[in-house]
Amino acid sequence: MKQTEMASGAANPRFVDRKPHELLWRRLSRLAGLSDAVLSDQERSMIRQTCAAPGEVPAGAALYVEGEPLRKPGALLAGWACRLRLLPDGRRQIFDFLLPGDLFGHSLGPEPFATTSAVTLTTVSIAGTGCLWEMGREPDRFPGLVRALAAAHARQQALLLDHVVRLGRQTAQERVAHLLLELGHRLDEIGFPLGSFVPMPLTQEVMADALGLSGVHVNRTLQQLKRERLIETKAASIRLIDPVALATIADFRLPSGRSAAP
Amino acid sequence: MKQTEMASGAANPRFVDRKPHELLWRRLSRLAGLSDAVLSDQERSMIRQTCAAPGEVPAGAALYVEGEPLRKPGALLAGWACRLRLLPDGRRQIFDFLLPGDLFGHSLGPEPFATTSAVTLTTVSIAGTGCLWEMGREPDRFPGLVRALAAAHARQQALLLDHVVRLGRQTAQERVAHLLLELGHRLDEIGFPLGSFVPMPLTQEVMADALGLSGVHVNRTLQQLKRERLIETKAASIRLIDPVALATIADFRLPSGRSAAP
DNA sequence: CGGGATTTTGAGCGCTCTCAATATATGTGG
DNA sequence: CCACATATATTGAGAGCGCTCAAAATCCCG
Repeated sequence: MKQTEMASGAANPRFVDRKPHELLWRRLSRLAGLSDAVLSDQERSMIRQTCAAPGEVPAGAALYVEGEPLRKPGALLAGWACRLRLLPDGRRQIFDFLLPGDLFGHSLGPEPFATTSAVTLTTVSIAGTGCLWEMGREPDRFPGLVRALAAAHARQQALLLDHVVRLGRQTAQERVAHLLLELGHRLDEIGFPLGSFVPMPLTQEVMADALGLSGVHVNRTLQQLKRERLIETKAASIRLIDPVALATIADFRLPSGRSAAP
Repeated sequence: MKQTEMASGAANPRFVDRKPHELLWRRLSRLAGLSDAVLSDQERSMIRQTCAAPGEVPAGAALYVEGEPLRKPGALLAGWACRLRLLPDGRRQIFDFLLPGDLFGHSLGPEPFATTSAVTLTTVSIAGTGCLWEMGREPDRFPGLVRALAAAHARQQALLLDHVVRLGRQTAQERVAHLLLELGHRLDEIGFPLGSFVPMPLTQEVMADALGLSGVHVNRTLQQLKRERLIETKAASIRLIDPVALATIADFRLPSGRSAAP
């Protein structure tokens, strides 16, 4: 599971990798609400402290394991990870990907047992967000942060629903296009413009385990998209040449504004 | 989308359909914690009031629609429903099923927009749970209820993860067996013993839209399971003859004790 | 008893898989 | 900086699982 490590630092993005806490603050701020009611100075200051001493984790390491109690909630400051489950016969299903700015290990309920495992796909820089989790218990003192945490949760839930549709009712080409668009838009949010070359450290095998396909078929599908001049790859990066055409193929809809609705 | 309506009232179950509020109370109580810290008398009394005037909804009706603001949170007291999404070309993906005792329309975050639609599969009896939702805002006054609501959310999340594995990495036979076991265990929790004939108002076409298969192939798969004497069907009901063998086929694991871990 | 929904059955097709074998990066140690 | 070892990507051939399209048989409800 070796991966390119500099993948998330390519192409001089707008603000990634400058100040780690700024990435997290922007993300949470956007999640808390696009209009008003943003994060307070106190909340912002806590976020900055949180990112003060990030930890490095090599590629292929487990952030947490299914069934274990959730020890430390955290946030990805750089690098990619994924949530997955292993079947006894070796099959593997990836639920979703964690990108810089994403939270992990934050349970809403009081029973902190992991329902999935999470594994790093590249070298990763993480911040412990135990303090944010504590603050999440006090909606009155930290309303903006609580909203942001809830929104982060809702966002992940919405992505999972899209994933179910991909797996259940889309063809291989649709699945690949849809996933690339999802990742493209999420990368756009953290400073890698849609339509330009952006980091893509996913192995074809990894994409296959996310999309319910074989690695071989992911390869052929990607080649077809290249032949149609819809995407372009270079090293561990990719460019979505025609996001509109891709969105038409994949019936992709922006996840913006969605919320949890059990 | 005609369905058998009496499906959920078959076979003299342990406590369903006697007193609707008892079903809901038992469910929430179990979710709040198997050991101690159960629901207070006040909370129980609120639940009883909630179920006082249940509403009837015919089969094939929408409980809520994707994209709309969530008006009324509710609880299913009798009958089945499902959450789903429609694709523009007519394809349909079912995310999960709502059984008696399940909640719907409860968003945790402050942005009440439905990310899915929900449709009744049978005639359904529902209780408005707006008051429970309000109480959920006050963890200090109603700790048991808040835990129950969070646990209900976590449970649904865990079921969705299982569903992703089914869709992404299991064969048709495994998917069908796994879904039948999931439903069998959920029905067991609400008074229909595992291993006996239990209501199963799902059309083969509906199962197909949940499992990412065609209706025809669900039919053939069910027939195979019958030939192998693993299941047995009668009217709108089913009996899991050999749950252990089914669990081996499907790699089914009990969802008990799981919690949300984003 | 009639009509629509659901289930069942058959035939043929095609998307995707498996199994290799080969080519190309990528990383490591000397 | 090169040679090797490993991981990843690519390509080909063949097979199989599940799909589509029909038609027939049942079931269910009024």
